[in-house]
Amino acid sequence: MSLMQSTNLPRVRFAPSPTGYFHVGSARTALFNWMFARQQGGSFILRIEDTDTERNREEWVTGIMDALHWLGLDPDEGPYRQSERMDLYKEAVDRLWINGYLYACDCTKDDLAHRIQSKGGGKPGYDGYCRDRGLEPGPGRVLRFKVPLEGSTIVEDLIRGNVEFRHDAIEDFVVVKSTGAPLFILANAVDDMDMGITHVIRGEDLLPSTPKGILLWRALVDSIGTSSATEKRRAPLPVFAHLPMLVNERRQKLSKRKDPVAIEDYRDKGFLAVAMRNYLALLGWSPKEGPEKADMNELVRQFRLEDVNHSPAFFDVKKLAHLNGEYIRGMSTEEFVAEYGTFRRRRGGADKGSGFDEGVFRRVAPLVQERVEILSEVEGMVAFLFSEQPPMDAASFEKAIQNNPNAKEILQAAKNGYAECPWHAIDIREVTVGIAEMVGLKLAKAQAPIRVAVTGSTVGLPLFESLEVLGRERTIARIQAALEKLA
RNA sequence: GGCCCCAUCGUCUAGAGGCCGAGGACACCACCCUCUCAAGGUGGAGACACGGGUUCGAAUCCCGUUGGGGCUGCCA
Repeated sequence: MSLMQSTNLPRVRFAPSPTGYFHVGSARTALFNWMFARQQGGSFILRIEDTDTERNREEWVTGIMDALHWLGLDPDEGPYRQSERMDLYKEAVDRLWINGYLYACDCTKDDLAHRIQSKGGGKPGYDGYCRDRGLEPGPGRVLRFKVPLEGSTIVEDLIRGNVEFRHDAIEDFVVVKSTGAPLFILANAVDDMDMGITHVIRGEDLLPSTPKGILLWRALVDSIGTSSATEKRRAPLPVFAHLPMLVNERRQKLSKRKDPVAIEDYRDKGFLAVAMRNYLALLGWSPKEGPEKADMNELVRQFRLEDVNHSPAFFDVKKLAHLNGEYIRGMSTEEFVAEYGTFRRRRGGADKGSGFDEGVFRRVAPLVQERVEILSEVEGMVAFLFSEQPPMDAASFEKAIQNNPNAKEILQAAKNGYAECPWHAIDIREVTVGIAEMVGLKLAKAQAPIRVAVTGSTVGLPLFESLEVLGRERTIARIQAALEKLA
């Protein structure tokens, strides 16, 4: 066994159950599997756990593939679909049955509830009623695993150490539904063995089911018997590593209903894949050397499963956003323009006749880059460039123009001054500085009415560069419009 | 209820007995820079849950308490 492990490269699998969106927790699990595989030179395998027919939808699988691709975590193998491997599970079940590891059970939920109640409460879980009834398998009957009455199973976890589970606390769990369909716990073990999985890296929520998986694994190995598949006979148990959960501000497992968990939503809000990946790597782990913002090669180099934390981590969008901003600022203008372009197209905003012009955008892009954290903030910042009149913020207009005693004089002077000066930011600035002196205000104060008249808001990109890009005509027209509105 | 996991600043973490009068990052506050807003720079506030041990010495090891979380489906 040690020989097998030392000569074979690690094989890890990411085994999501399709749900229609890609959960950030799943993304983190996929990432840690991927990082481990990359670092060890092993294989990262994608397996779709869709034994439950409710979860068997092709577009959901596509969604998983797309999300993984976006994150740069393309699998080396797969996707394998459990729904296409039913024969394998049937065969395994037959072997387990023949070797006496299973028994049929026709108890209903009500039966069990009544028995437990008449016994005066007690522990939940199946009570083993059918264990020795000798029922044959058939419609309406599930197949349960005979958990040993005594002893215990120890889960050797790379992150948590040894965790012991007493057998008397493990119920005889169902392995095959009454419809004949296998349950995930069974398919999981069969597949891990069949695929030669060496390391099972997954969420901590799966830890309690792990002893069941181990029991099943051993029974499976034993059931192969003397007939064939000698290479599988000694199939070594994979190494387990249970990752800490991702939680919300209330310290609870991230839930679909209450928390923003869909990776696709983050993507559509303008979070970059590199930032998301980097941030996810920091949840439950961190590089010992160097900054937290690091490229994947560096993170992979330093990654150690043994160093993963034990405690749950809060998914902090603020920190994600900050990291995202750092990545945005770190891009070249060309990269940023391209990135924003694909973002707009994905959003379907490219066609709206919004007047968006990439050439114009490119000119202000460096200024924008420094001021946004996520791509969705860009639009509001540059909107004034792509419409006839700026989207006017009422509060800004009131404050900087309506209720500003100097506004009329400043706007008037600007209208005149801008009509004649050379149209470059520095020249426009110079004229504006002159206006400030004239009215006896600091430039900061004096520029406000102009900014609002032209861009529609008191806050925004540097004004003079904005005016240069906007153009003389439109600038003056807007100032004129503001003057008229003021009158 | 039962079983299991976890416990360092508000948050993510560094820390594997003395290097810790606990370091970094996000957020927060102040100042500097500045045409607004940012970015950037400087500084600040801010944590070893509690109680027992072990030890010359504990954030680091052990036990307990408390607190939080997960699982407890013919879902995964």
